Amino acid sequence: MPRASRADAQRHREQVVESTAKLVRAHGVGKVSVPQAMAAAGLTHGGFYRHFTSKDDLIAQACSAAFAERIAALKALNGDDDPGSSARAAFLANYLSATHRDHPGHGCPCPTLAVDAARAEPDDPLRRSFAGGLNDLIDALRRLDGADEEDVMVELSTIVGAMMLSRACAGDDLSDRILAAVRDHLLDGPRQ
Amino acid sequence: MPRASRADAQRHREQVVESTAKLVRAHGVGKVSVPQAMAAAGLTHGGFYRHFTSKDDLIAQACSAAFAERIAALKALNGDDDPGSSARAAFLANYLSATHRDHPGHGCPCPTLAVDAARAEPDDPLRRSFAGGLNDLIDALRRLDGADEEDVMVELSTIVGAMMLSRACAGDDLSDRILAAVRDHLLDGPRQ
DNA sequence: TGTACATCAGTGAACGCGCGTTCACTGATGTAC
DNA sequence: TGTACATCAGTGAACGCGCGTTCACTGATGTAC
Repeated sequence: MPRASRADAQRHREQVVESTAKLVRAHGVGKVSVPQAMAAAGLTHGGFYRHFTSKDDLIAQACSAAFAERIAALKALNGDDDPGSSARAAFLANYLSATHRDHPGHGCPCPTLAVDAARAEPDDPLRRSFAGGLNDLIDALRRLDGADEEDVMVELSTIVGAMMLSRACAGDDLSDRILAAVRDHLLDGPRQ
Repeated sequence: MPRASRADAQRHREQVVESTAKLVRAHGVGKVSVPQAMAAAGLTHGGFYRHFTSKDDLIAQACSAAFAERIAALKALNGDDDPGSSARAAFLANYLSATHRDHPGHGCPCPTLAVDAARAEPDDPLRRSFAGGLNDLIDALRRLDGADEEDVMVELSTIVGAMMLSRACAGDDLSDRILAAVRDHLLDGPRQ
C-alpha cells in the first residue's frame, strides 16, 4: 500500500484515533505503543508521523475522541424516551453496571484516563484535552439533568470513584458491593 | 558496600519498599523502574533480586505499605481530640484539600493505584494487595465513623473520584471547584 | 576470646527486548498542461 | 480526455535508549571450632 488516496488517508487517521481511544481506556497510556495503534487500523508504524506530531499528540486526540463518544451517547439517551429524571436513572444504572466495569475500553474516559492526565507533564497535550473533555461532560450532564453544576460534580465524582474502585478489586466480593451501594444511594436518594 | 549486616539489609529492604510506596503514588507503576527504586535507598540495581522476587513483587509490597501508612494516619486522627464526627470532618477536610491534591506521593493510594490495580493481570500480586488494602481502609473508616459499610463505600467513592478528577484537571478552574463542591456536600450534608 | 572459613548483601557489566522516532524508498494519486 | 510529472501515504530497516533480569565477582559479616 504505497500511496493511499486523501480520503483513505483521512479514514486511516480517524481509525487510528478511534482504535487508540479504546486501547488507551482498556490498557492505559503507557501500555499502548505506536506500532499497536497503527496496527489497529491495519497499518505499519512507519507512516505514523505523517498523521501525528508525536505519540502524545495521538493520545490527546484519542482522549478527546473518547469524551466526544461518551457525550454523544449521553445526548442519545436524553433524546430517547421522556426527558428528565428517567434519563438520569438510565444513565446511572448503565454507568454503575457490571458491564461498564468489565469493558473499560468502551466506557467513560474519567475512571481510566484521569490518572494518566494527572500524571502527565504540564505541557503534555493530554492535560488540556482531558480538562476540555471533562468540562464538556459536566455541561452535558447538566443538560441531561437540569441540576446545578455542584450537584453534577458531586455525582460524577461519586460514580467515577466507584467505578475505579470496583474495577481495582474486580474478583473480590467488594467489587459488586461498591457498585450496589452507590447505585442504591444515588437512585433512591433525596434527588429521586 | 560489598556485604551489609542482616540488620542493614532489612533496613535497606524496608527503605526500598517505603520509597517505592511514595514513588508509585506520585508517578504510577509504569514510571518507577527497579534502578530508581533501589537508588531511592542509596543502592544500585544489581542487588534487587536478593530482596524481591520480581518488580511486581516490590510493587505489591509498596501498595500494602501505602495502605498501611494511610490507615495508621487515620487511627492517629481518631485518637487525637474527641472521637466521633469531628474526626470524620477533619479526615474529609484533609482528604479534599489542595495539599492532598498536589502531593499524591504522600496521599491516599486509592486515587493513584486503583487504576494500576485495575489494569493489572489477574495473577499480578498487586491485585490482591490492593483489594486487601481497600478492605482494610473501609474497615478503618467504619471505626472512625461508626457508619455502616454502605455509607462508607459511597463516601469513599465520592472523595476518591473527586481527588482523581481534581488532579487530572489541576491548573484549570474546575480543579478547585470539584474539591469545594464535594467538601460542601459531605460536610454540610444530612449526615452532619 | 581468636582464628578459619562459609555465607551472602551489594556491585557493575551484560543480556534480550520493545519503545519512540527517523529515513531512504516505493509507486499510486493528484495536478498541470 | 490523455499524458507527464510532482506529491506524498505507507513500508520496513535502523537508531539510541531504558527497561527487567541475570550473573560472576567482592569482601565484610556471621558462624563453627
